[in-house]
Amino acid sequence: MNKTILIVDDEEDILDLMDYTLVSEGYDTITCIDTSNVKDILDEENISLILMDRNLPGIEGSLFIESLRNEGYSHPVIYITAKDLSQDIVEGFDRGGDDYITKPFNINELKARVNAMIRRTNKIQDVIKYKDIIYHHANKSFSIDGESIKLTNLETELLLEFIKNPNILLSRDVLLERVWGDTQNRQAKTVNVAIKRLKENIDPKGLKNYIQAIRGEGYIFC
Amino acid sequence: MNKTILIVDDEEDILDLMDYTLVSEGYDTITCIDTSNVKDILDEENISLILMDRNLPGIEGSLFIESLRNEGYSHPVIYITAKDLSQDIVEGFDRGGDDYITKPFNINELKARVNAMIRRTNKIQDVIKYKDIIYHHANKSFSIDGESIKLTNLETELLLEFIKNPNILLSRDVLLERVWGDTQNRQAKTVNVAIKRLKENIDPKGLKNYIQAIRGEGYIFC
DNA sequence: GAAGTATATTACAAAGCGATTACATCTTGG
DNA sequence: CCAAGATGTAATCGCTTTGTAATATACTTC
Repeated sequence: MNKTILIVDDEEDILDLMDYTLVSEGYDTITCIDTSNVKDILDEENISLILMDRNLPGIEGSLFIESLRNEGYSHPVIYITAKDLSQDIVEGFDRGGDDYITKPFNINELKARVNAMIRRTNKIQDVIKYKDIIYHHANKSFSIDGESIKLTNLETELLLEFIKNPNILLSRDVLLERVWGDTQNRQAKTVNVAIKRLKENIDPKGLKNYIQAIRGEGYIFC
Repeated sequence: MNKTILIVDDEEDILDLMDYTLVSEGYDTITCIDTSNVKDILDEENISLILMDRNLPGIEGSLFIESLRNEGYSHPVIYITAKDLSQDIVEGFDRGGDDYITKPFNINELKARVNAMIRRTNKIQDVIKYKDIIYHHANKSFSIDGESIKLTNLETELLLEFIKNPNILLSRDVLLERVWGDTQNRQAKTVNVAIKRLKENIDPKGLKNYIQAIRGEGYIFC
């Protein structure tokens, strides 16, 4: 499914230009000429990024972002604005923006910054790395120290959960929920056995100690 | 624990300026004048952000980032570079950067962009801090003076209760209630032993005197 | 400074928990 | 449809944790 970008600007030609540019980059867009409907849209649509002008009729753009942040909306925001003084820029970031593009902007830079923000915030990663363990999304396989290792489906899911959350304690319940998708029909002890089997495969000699048990709490990957 | 930023630039005055600026913002920094040690540092240190010059001796900065990305390193990257053509900027993003600041840069904009990137990419880790003792919510563990310490479950709960109530007298009954959840089937003396064991773990040499007994009343943490 | 009380320390036993093993059941690929 | 592999469950082992009791030390009051 395409990522949807919400564009807020009251200058119609610029709005059209951004709209056209991003659609041709493969995004879906929703455009607004003021902030009146923005919260409704954020509530109802799955918005991946907001492009926000600052000189808007009614509330100033960065102040609107600040109010969004205060209400708990955490969508990434890029300002697109003519306010180009360094103090304006600092102000924009302080109020909760994530990037800042000054008008007039170069169309290719806009594309690049939008793509970079989407890439980072949606974490479409074809490779995930932690220490000497690398996960290749293409073939759902892990390699350690360059050596490809063979894991079962369950073990792959389990290690993926760990590698995505290094140094974070994961309880048996959380693991059952996220890996097994089921806390009802499975016993917590099932996790013990699965982890033991995973350990055997990623570290047969028991040298590395990737996964540690925290007594009474769960497991931690580091 | 402070976030650590890795800065790579071969111009020493700019390196120093960035270093000074970010340290005074509360970050830890590691500086490099070329890319030769960068991968080792990324493997060994917990780096939250990379600031990367592009005109470096040896490999060009954005090409180096591209090689990092291909190997699975996903650290956020901000370029700080004199290459200010729009095609340069697009190229930098294409090769895996997340933001782009052109030299000469405004120091406040640097701070703002660094803060914004850290804010967005690093889930703020919950910690509770008192003097040199830090509790990390993510892995339910304590560290003292930067050293991580190993506690049992009961000891963790107990120290947590103290660290949440510094300088407040906690009676044995209160502790039994809050830590053990049980005032009926436990003797008050149980607390004595538990505290003795906790003290041994957080202050083996008995130098710090974190927890003091108040005769006939209970214990106080300060 | 002695008696009495409170806390610290030590020792030990019971309970709890994770690791391991064995086995049964379910899946998957040929 | 069978065989091999994957996965869940139950039983057992061994270590860690924790409560209790016994003993030693510290504090308080007279």
